[in-house]
Amino acid sequence: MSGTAGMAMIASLLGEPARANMMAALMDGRALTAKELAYAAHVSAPTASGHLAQLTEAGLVSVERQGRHRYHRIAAPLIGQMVESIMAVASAAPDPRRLAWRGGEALRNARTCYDHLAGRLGVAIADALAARGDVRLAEDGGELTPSGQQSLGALGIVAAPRRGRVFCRPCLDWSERRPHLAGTVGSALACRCFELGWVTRQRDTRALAITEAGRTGFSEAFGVSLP
Amino acid sequence: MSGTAGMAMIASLLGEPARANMMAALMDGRALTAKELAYAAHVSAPTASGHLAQLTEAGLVSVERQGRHRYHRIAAPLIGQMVESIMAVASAAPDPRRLAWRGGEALRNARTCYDHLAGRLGVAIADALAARGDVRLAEDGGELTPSGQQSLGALGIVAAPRRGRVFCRPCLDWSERRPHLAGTVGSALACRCFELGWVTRQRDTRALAITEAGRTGFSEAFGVSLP
DNA sequence: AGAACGCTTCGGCGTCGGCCGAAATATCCG
DNA sequence: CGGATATTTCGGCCGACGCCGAAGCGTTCT
Repeated sequence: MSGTAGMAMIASLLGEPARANMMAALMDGRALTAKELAYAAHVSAPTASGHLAQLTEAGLVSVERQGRHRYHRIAAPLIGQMVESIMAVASAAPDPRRLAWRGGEALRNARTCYDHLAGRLGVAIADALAARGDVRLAEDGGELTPSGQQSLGALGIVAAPRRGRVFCRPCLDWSERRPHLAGTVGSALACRCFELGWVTRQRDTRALAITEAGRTGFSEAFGVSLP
Repeated sequence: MSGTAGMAMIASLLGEPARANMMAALMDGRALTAKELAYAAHVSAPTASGHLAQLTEAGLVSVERQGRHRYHRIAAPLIGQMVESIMAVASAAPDPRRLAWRGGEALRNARTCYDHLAGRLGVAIADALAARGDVRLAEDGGELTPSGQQSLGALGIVAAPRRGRVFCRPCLDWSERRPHLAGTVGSALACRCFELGWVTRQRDTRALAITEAGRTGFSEAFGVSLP
């Protein structure tokens, strides 16, 4: 088997709409049950089970048994980055159909990307942090400045470097086509926003709802105002 | 069409061994004819033509007519990065079959990756440059230091920042599992190595042969010695 | 224990898409 | 203008794979 055969195998797993839906649903970093994934992929439970077996065997998702539930999650950050890179290409592709979306507006506004904030909200926050010198984001890397540590610390965000995870990096937002904040810092920021009740998850979608508190909070903390 | 459908479409294109082979063959940044790609993919010319039409329509490859030849190349760096990220996952996947390779040894030793050097050679050079402080490579970005500019300049390498291209970044090597040098700097370095005759391309593969001059040159310039 | 629930396996159906050879176009060369 | 080469189109074959319902297995709840 040559290297390209491995590539084809991985890509073909993601090349099936049902499996692509599942991976996309897992991109927010949560662990989901087979049934939830079946629903997300619009297929029956048996079909989903078969797909999950394939994804698991290939090492793209890992499962964790808890009683009669089986929780599935993306197996490694590298996998998430791959999915993200494919989405970036897909959204940039000259396919006219991509313009017509079901529920795309909510997703474009605010959503999770693996475990950080994306969409207009994510990009706006990244812009705000960059503008005031709290982070420096290049196309290919980033860093959290001392002033940024202070600013985020004031919000109760402690981003400690972790082994095996990039600390601070840009992630190309597939809807906005501009970077938002990823890595440990992005994850900690998103996590804190959930804690503060600024954003809440919604059923069956990665779209996020910005709460009243969130509107106030994002405006005061970052000068960001979104619907 | 939701975002995931776009992902599935792109991924399914790469999920077919023939097309994956073609994309992999194009990963060295060269432009190849349909016939060459047919050979690389081990399919007949008609089959290759069909695949190329799909890849082109999806915007993954761009074609350039020159007389009776049609040169195909990867349409954008973003595409190359996507392919690279899939390869990285594929090579990390727990698939026992990946261990048995046809001609893998040569590829592992030295090859091109899009338009820069990869494999043991690429990683060793990146290590050497990093060790002497010529470049700084983080997991998520990199920079060329003044001393690096001088070192590379002495070899006749002028890496000028270019719009729309990352200047200096690490690229996860899918065989070594460690970063090699990419971006404008990596490209200029590879280009100069070809000019100096230190490495030569080989037919029908992305593997590179290190010449006698190359052995001397790499050893003197970077302290790197490879077969 | 019995029922409910989550998940997987099995069997069969249907379709999608890759593959090739032959023939049709297009382009270059002499 | 022929002949050679590169590439595409066409037609038909066939295997691979996704999909579902029904049934089987294991866990939890009452």
